[in-house]
Amino acid sequence: MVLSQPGSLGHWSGSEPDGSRRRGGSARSQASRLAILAATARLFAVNGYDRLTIEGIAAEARVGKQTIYRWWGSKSALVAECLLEGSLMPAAFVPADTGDLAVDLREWLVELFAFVDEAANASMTRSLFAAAAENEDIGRILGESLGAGSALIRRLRRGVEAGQLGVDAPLPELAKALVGYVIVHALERAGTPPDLPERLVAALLP
Amino acid sequence: MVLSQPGSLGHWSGSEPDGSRRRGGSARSQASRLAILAATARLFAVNGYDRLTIEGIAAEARVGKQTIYRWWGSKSALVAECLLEGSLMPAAFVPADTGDLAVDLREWLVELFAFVDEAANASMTRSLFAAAAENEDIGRILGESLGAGSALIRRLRRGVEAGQLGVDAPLPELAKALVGYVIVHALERAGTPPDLPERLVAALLP
Amino acid sequence: MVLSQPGSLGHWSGSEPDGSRRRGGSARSQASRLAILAATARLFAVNGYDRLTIEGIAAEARVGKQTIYRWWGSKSALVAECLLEGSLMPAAFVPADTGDLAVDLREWLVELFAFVDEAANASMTRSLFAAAAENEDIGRILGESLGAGSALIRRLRRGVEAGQLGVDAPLPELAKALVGYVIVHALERAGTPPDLPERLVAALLP
Amino acid sequence: MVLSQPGSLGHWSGSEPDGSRRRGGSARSQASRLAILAATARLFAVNGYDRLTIEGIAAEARVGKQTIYRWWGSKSALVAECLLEGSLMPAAFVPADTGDLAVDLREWLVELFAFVDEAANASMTRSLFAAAAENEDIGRILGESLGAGSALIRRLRRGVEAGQLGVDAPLPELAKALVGYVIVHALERAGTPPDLPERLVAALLP
DNA sequence: TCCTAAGCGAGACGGTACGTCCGGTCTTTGC
DNA sequence: GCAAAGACCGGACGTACCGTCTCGCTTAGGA
Repeated sequence: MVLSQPGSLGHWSGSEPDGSRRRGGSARSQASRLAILAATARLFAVNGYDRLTIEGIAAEARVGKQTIYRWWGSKSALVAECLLEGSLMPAAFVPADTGDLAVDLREWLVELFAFVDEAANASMTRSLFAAAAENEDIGRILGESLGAGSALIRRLRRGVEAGQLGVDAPLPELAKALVGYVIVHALERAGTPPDLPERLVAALLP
Repeated sequence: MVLSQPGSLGHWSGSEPDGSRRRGGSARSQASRLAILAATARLFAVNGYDRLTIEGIAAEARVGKQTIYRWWGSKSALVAECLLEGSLMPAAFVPADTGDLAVDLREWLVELFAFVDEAANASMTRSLFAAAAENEDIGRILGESLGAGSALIRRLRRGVEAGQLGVDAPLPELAKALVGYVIVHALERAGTPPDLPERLVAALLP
Repeated sequence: MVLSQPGSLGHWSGSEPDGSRRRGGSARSQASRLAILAATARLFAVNGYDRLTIEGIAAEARVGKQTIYRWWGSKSALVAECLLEGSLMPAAFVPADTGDLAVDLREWLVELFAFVDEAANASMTRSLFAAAAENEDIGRILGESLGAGSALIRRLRRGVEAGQLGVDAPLPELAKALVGYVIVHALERAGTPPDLPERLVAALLP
Repeated sequence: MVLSQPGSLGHWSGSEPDGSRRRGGSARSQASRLAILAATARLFAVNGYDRLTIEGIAAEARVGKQTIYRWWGSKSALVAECLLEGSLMPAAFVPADTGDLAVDLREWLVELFAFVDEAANASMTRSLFAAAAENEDIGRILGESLGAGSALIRRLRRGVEAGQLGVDAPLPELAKALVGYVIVHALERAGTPPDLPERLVAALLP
């Protein structure tokens, strides 16, 4: 499994969209921005989404609250940007391509389960689901990170090309079902039997 | 699809667990209890989980805050009980059994998608996911309501018996994948193409 | 000069105006009320009116901000009540009555000037004028405390009866002019020459 | 009563005190300065002293905040300069000299009371007292404007010369008492009976 | 018939966090 | 080098709820 580079989706340049600078005033402080994102990631990991507070972030980042409100409209926007930066979880779980689809999917699931099962990540992951439920962007980015968006589908498509999957297999549905399984699994807080990835692959890729 | 009776999981009797009565004092007020649950359901539907407040519920139910804290330990416990009572969504989506598994699953999915897609339910459903992420009980009850717990598995098992599914099909995994798909779908806030249930059944029940 | 008892204008009894108690809820906490007033008086004396903050008072009194907002609508209402309680300055400067009006007024002025000239009081007194400019109650109570309201007029009236002042002397105007002089004097931050009370009495009581 | 010319105390020339010009750079912008003073006067009249904000003034004057901070050290310095310019109230109330002191004083008081009683001025005047309590300059200028400083004393002195007042009358004390009366009167927010000026003159000029 | 214990409404209380406003400083750009 | 624009840290504002606590009823056994 290969993680795409954190920050590769970055979208902040310090300039106006057209590349010019505004008439007057200081430019946005990159230092403050990074401190805020780092504080958000740290406090999210420690306390979870609902105990995450703007005041706490501002204090941790040694920043005025207004500086947060100036650039992010809400707690969830802040979390969404952290997610994009890859500070909360690997920016994307991408299945490898060894040529054998079943093996690659199994390995991908093993990593995914390992991630969501690890105690340190588990409650944070669930918190992310809560955040996703409140904020569409977070939902989309989270789905993307877990692979449902495109990386997983691309791998499945290569499986079709290799004849390991029927040509008419509904790839997006398969991908969403896989990711959905992982989410339900994480919400259930049940452990992962070692053969689960195997069985799951068998169930969906007969 | 048949909905199980709301309240069939009810667990309140007005007496102590052993059937006796305490020495003195008033019994728990059934009227208050119902008013609280009704207020919770109404406010949850209107405002969602995170804007649901104990004070708001108490005011809406014309009840003292302490009466809520006396019987429920937290906001999420209250929501869990509402969910059990079926005040938030049908207490369970149960696939029918016409003998044709594919048809029954498709119809079950049609109803499920119809429910989560309807604007009035959509944000409330997502709020339930948020609540589930914070509270294990809600997660379990929600999963059960959506069918993953047992009703769906039972239907699948009868499909195996009828030879419509391989004898070694991993039923729990299939069930969780189906429910997971619905959850991801709801989080994505995307509409449902009419043929989606059909395609999904085809994808998972080849 | 005799000071009337601090608190003699007190107006809080812990009961409803009709002597009954409200239907439900705890009674107002006397301890919190006193702590708040004491904190206000202390911080006012130290920092002056404009640097007096509700948050500071709440912290000093170890009280929630809401407890202050529940009972007082504004910073100035709080200061007005402190003034009434006599925590900010003697609740009233009352001229003595030795039979000699000129002597009594002079002594009264000596004490008044001594009070407003003392460094510790001077800026607090000016702050009170600022507060009086914003809040009618404070203005009225302050005027009363300085004697203009009635105590001074009563003393002047006895002077009329003793033939030390013309029967048609406009007593309220004289009283207000005297108090007004003291206020302008305090605003000017100039010291008081020893013979000023004497000259002032001579100027107004010819 | 004659008003001295607004701006007659003006003290800004756009040049250094010695008449030279600084070495390089732009000169102070007269347009900005006037816009700031005008904005201050307008907002002061509308909102009063304590709701007057530097940011509000800057916005109203379409000026950067720094331009204000560069030239005035505080809100009260700004108000003091407005007062000097006569933008807040007539720069000085000066008693006329018809030869009859009692008449002139009465007329002067009539105008003063009329000014202070008018609703549009009343709260602004009180705000000025608040400002005076915080800032010595404002207190001095305000006292001067109201006449206590010198114009009133000069008129009284001519009364002495005309034999309408005893040669040993303590003029400064009388002047301050008169102005003090007006201030207490304004703080009390009570109306002015028509014969008040008459009675007041009678009380202080027997 | 009292006594007594609990349930209940009401709401005060000490707190925490909210989102906004403003103070005073600093930085950037343009004239 | 002044001025506009405005970002920045800090701190107070007044509000909303939290969860706990006390009140003064009411209610319903057991004595």
